[in-house]
Amino acid sequence: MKKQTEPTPRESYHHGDLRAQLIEATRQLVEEKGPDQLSVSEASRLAGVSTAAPYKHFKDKGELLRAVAFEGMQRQYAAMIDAIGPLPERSLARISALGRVYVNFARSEPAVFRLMFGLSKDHADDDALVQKGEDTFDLVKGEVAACRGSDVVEEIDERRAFQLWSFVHGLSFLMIDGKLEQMELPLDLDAMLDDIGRRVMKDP
Amino acid sequence: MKKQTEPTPRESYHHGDLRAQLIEATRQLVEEKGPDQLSVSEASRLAGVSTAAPYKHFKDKGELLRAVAFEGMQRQYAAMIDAIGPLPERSLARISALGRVYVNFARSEPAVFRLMFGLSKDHADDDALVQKGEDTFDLVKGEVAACRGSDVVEEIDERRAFQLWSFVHGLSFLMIDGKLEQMELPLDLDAMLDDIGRRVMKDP
DNA sequence: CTCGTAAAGTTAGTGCCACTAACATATGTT
DNA sequence: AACATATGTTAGTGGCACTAACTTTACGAG
Repeated sequence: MKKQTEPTPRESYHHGDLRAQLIEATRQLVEEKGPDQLSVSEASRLAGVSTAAPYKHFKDKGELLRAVAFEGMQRQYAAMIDAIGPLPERSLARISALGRVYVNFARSEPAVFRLMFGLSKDHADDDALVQKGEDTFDLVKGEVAACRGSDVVEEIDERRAFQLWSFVHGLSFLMIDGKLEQMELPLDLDAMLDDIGRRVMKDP
Repeated sequence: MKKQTEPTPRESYHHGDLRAQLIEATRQLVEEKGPDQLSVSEASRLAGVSTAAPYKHFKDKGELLRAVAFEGMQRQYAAMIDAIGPLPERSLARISALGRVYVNFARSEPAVFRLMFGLSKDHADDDALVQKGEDTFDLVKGEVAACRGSDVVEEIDERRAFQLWSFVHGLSFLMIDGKLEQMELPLDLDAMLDDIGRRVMKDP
């Protein structure tokens, strides 16, 4: 349980936790109306402060959005750790579990997921963001190598991990863009993730 | 050779081909500065008309952007047709060629590619856009079925086509987001596309 | 040919937004 | 207790999306 960020209008001049609350307000709004429809002003109103207040915490709108993205990546990473915890080590099940978390995150928070990838090109300049991304990919690479029975990540593991990543990444986007419904494909997600995991991890 | 859309300031009051020229101007600007940085005003200036002129041709900014997306999808579809033309029918080579076109399009016009997928949720309401998307997917499904030696598309073909699509879609996004460079993965794109094609199309 | 209508431009204006500057209040260090 | 600093405020500025009302041109019917 983390400290509740309360949407309550404050009674004191100072806010106490505006930064976190702005991120939360922005997260909600972005999820409601899409990243391009979000206005900093509206986030301010939701947090109960003046429209200029955010700029004491964030250089500009982009930095605020990147903070939301970062927080999303943290949650995604944590969810991955949680998911593989109870599963047997060095098993394919761990691989598909990681994929499932990835896709489910995208589906439950599509707008934040979009934010996490490439909306502003400044993403690449944000060290924290890049680092969290690498952490996640390292996790996958490690599991892929483990699945092969190795403790060190070789080039083949990197290639496989990247293929898996590409796949779930694309799958996530197609799903949140509604392409699945459009194409009228009935899809068993779990089966598909297992199938792909097997195919990519197979030796020849 | 199509008629050159000339950026020339016109001498007549009427423009003649403003709609097409606005799309082209927007395409350029979007590619230069990113979809979120684009302003209709700037596109107007580039096309040499007043800032209100676009609204005679497009209901709003979103419709203009969707027109750019549509035009991108047309070019992508055409490139696919061109690519498989000379290749032997019913061959895996055609499958990887389709993937190569997909990824190369994303790399050569990343912003338009982004526009083609999910920036505004109104995409799903745009019939022309949806239709073009289905055409492209039908093309892939047809090739997948042909590769299996069948003239009719079965469920397995749909599943395989969707897996391939997910893969190249994700790969495209990861590449244009610079994740490849970040991860310092040296990558032979052609080899990877062939590899994936083989793995997904394999029987068991 | 010409006359009327509609298509396709224009200018002028509205309201929202991102961001800044100058000022106000709390916090916490010495 | 006093000052520096962090964190708020109000009051702008300029840009943008979009609209309304007007103007010019193209075009079809008689």
